[in-house]
Amino acid sequence: MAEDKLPTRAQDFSEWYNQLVLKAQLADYAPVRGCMIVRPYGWALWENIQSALDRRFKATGHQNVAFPLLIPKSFIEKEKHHVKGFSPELAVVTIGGGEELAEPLVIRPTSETIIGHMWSKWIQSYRDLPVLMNQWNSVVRWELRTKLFLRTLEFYWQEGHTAHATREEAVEETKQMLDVYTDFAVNDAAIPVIPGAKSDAEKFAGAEVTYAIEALMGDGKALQSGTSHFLGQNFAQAFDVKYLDQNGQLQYCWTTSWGLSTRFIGAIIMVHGDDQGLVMPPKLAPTQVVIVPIYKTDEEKASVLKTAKELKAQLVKANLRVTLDEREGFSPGWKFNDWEMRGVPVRVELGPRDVAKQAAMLARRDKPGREGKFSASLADLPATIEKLLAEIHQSLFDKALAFRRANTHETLNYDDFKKAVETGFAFAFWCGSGDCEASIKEETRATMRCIPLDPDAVLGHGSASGSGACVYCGKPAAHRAIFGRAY
RNA sequence: CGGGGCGUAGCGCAGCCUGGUAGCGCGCCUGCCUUGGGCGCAGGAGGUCCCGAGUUCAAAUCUCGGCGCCCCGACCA
Repeated sequence: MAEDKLPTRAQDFSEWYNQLVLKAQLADYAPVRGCMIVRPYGWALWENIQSALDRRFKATGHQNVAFPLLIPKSFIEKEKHHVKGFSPELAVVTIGGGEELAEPLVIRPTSETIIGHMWSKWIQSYRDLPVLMNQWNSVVRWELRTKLFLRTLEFYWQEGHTAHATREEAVEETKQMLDVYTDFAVNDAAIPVIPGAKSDAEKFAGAEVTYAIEALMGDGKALQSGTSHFLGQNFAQAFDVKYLDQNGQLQYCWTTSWGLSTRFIGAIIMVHGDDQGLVMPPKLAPTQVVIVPIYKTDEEKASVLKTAKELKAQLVKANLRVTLDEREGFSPGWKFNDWEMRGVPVRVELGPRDVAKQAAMLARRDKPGREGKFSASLADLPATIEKLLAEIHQSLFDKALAFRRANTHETLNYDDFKKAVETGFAFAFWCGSGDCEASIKEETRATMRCIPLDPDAVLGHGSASGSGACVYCGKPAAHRAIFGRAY
């Protein structure tokens, strides 16, 4: 239920976020520290994210699979970077059926190892390749500091895993899936992202190259919203994943993995949300249209509800996700606020006056108050609403992109850089050295978010120059990189 | 793991210092009234005061021990 008002984002962004997640009933705290219960409204959003991604995965030839939750501990230890990266955050099972286990099992933090193990059995010939798999599951990483959706001990995600005959093909796959994530973020979630490569310090434990989509949240902090890894032959060698090529030569496979998690829900909240609450991107919104009936007398109620039900049927037929709010005992005004807090893109207000003239009042969530309200005739409401949803999607994206650009500064010296990361992204030349990166992190709390694949798209206009000096050490720069404080 | 805060009705909190009938707001239930931007009135239900031990005639309150959660920091493909 909606009760008191939220703190504003300006007052306390973190508290705004926490309260919103609880009040909008997206999720709740579990009895175990750091764990999250995803409630129906949050899960419905996740299901829409899943289907938007899943159809893209299928369209690019991937098949879904299910690998087990428990992995022999020794598997994790086979790839040296992987074990180093993950061992501090593993949950380990040492007792089963009341007996101490001969070999401890870990709860998967990700499935590269067990998949590699099985691939070594399944893959023998170049004819078996490529292998293109994905699984929807949850994983566990024992994080110290948690926050609903953004970082929890257990989280839901998809992990794609592929094996290829050549380096080129695997690199191609890695980039293709990064494109899939970008396309999803932009076209379904209305979130502008910067696709780019991670530094060695920030990449996945065991990857040769990690790519990510980075988004800027409403408080100026960065959120890595999806990742795609080129794993080289690291896991293939560790798990002996080999195939016989056309020339009868035994070769190691080249593998990739890529994932996007319920963390993305955090991005949706923090990119689009406002002081009234959530703002759902229309294509992912669990409810796209809410109908709020208004009446005083029983006769009015009967006639309004009859029309409302017909209207709902009409909208459902047009493939819209519709909720008719028939709850008794709540005033229309209360319902308006409630659905606004939950971020429903379009509200239809239907009262006796509207029924009389075969019309309804429409209100769009992205334009608060009178400005976003107008009357539309019932006859062509499905078409009107479909058009409106498309407009809302576009305006959410435009607004988010404008915000990101306004808070992304091309910085040529360290003073400007320090100022820029206070409020958003700094776009700066970087020599590529891990020492500079570490010093920057130490001094500014900002990390290297990514080296954009398309640097010119970052600012949306031509930038100062194509080459320059490292913003920290002044040596000739190898890269132009995005820095920011991150979640 | 360091620093801070907190644990009392479903939620948010007061009471604790100075021991003596467990309270307020919201929510919930019933009825009436209202409903086009978070209505109102009346009545009602709901408590192992985080757990354990101690002091005391008497503990939510004092003492000791434990557990848990939140925030900040460290840490975090």
